[in-house]
Order: sequence, then C-alpha cells, then structure tokens
Amino acid sequence: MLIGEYQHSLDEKGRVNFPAKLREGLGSRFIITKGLDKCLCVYSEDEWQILEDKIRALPVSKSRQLQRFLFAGAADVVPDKQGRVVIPQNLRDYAGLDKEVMVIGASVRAEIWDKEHWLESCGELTADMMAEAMDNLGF
Amino acid sequence: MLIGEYQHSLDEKGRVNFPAKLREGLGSRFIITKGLDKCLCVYSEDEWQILEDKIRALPVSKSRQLQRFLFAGAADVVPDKQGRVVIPQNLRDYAGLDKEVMVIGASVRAEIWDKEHWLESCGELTADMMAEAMDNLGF
DNA sequence: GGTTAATTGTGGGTAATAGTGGTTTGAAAA
DNA sequence: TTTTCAAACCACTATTACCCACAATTAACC
Repeated sequence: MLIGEYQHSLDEKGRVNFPAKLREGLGSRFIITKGLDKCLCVYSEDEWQILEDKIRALPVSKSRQLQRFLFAGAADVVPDKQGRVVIPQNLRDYAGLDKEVMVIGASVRAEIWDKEHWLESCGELTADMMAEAMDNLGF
Repeated sequence: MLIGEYQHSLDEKGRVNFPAKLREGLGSRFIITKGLDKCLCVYSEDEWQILEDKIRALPVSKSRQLQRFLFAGAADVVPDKQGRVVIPQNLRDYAGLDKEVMVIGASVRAEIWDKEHWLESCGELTADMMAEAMDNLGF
C-alpha cells in the first residue's frame, strides 16, 4: 500500500529521487504513465500487468484512443543506486514538471506532480466536500 | 475500544509519545491520517484496511481528488521502544502541532490535536448541544 | 501509609540510511 | 577518430531510525 507525500526536485538531467518508502512497495522496476489531471502515474510491474490485461480486454473499436494514450505514454524505469529515476522528456512535458516535484502515494499506485499544480489541485478540495465524503465512508 | 485524554509534548525531532493505553488497542503499527477539524486520526492496521477499501471503491470520475488527499495525507508509523512515533512534517503542519499535544481516544480511532486547538474545540460544545444529543440518544 | 519495584515517558547521542551533486565511463552518432 | 549523450558510479551531506540512560509516574507490597 502506497501512502504519503514527498517533495523532491528535478535535477538538470531530468532525474527525480523516488522516496524509499514508495520504492519498497513498487519494487526494483516500475512503469510510469500519463495520468488524469496532468499527473504521472507510477505502477509496480504486477499492478501494471493487471491494468494491461484490463485494457486489452476492452473492445478495440471503442478504446483504441485510450489504449494509445496509455501505452504510448508509458515508460518503464529502473532507479539508480541512489533511488533516482529519469523521467522521459515527453512525460515531463505532459505533467509540466519544472523544478519542484511532489511524489505521492495513492494506494495501489504512486503519482508524480509538479508542486505548484499539486497545491492548486489540493486547494480545490473544500471542507464541505471532505465532510460529506467522510460521512459516506463512515470515518 | 479507545478512550481517554492524554497530554504529551512534541519534541524537537517531531516525536510524540503515544499513551500505552491507546497503543494496546492500536497494535504495534498504525496509520495516521488527516482528519476533519484539523486533527489527525490514528487507525489500527485492520481499521485502516477497511477504510482503504471503501476509499478505493469510490468512483474515480468524481472523487479522485479526495482519494489523493486521503492517501497522500496518510502515514504508517511504528512506535519506538519507548512508545513514541514520528509525525511527518506535512501532518504536523496540517494539524498545527506546536509543542503541547493532546492524544485522545475516540472509539475506533485515536486523534491527535494541538492542545490550544483542542481546548477551543471543546469550548464550542455547549450544554444545550449536549443535552439535545443525549435526548436523541436516549441517555 | 510508606517503601520498593515496575512500567511509562523524556531527552539526547550514535550509527545507518536516504538524498543531492557531480564525475566518469561507455555506447552511439558524426 | 572525435564528439555527444545518457547511464552508471562515487563522494558528501542531511536526515532518520535506533539505542541508552535517566526521570516520573504508577502499581505492588509490607
């Protein structure tokens, strides 16, 4: 289970340190894809396999755009000895990664966000929305 | 069942002692999350698992912000030999934890409050509100 | 009720790990 | 052969986890 919020910076080589806590859950090799809301999603090999099977099970006639988006925008990466990964240029552009980057745990996957964008996105969540949701969840 | 009210202080390393009475009910490893009213909620592994399943069952289209907030705002912690846990910086900020901290039992979970904030919050509860609630509950 | 023992809580030091910047190496292209 | 780029490697710093010693509180016993 991947949880937590970590801030790191993108160096001039396009590397981002991946928090040790998240690496534990993702394994030694993982897949980065384009996600919703201009963030990048990171899956362990196992989780990606599950996802891939589901996507392939969809009828081509209906989902070929989606398939292209997901597969073309995917990259598998291996962290270096220090735990950093290189984010391919196209994914960096997609997520608007600049300097400060947030890496967050989201249960079954991790996500990579530009910091500014992450803060914006968090700001959109109101107390009322939270209260309502928590009622429903039985918090 | 978690009950009681305990005052502890946050040391300069960000550690808070977790009362032995509450540790008994929570197990040797537990999850701290952002809760309503700027407090932190603490769940046992079992209780958290139930919550996690519920959160993941929410529709992605409508509540992915909320999902991110809940997972990113969570941390799993293991008390040290003396029974203390380190509260991550982002959670300390969220709850405005400064020096004096209250740890309270709340049935199925525990909560961590900044002391000032806790006292304020308690002050907002009037006798009338309580009386009404007790009527409804048939106390 | 007072004394002792055990448990709980607090502060701080040290060793291990994680994170950052930069350099070298090796492969591919010119 | 030279140049360029990217990936692997190395060294340093910062942070975190772990451990020890002591203080305070609680429980047990005479």
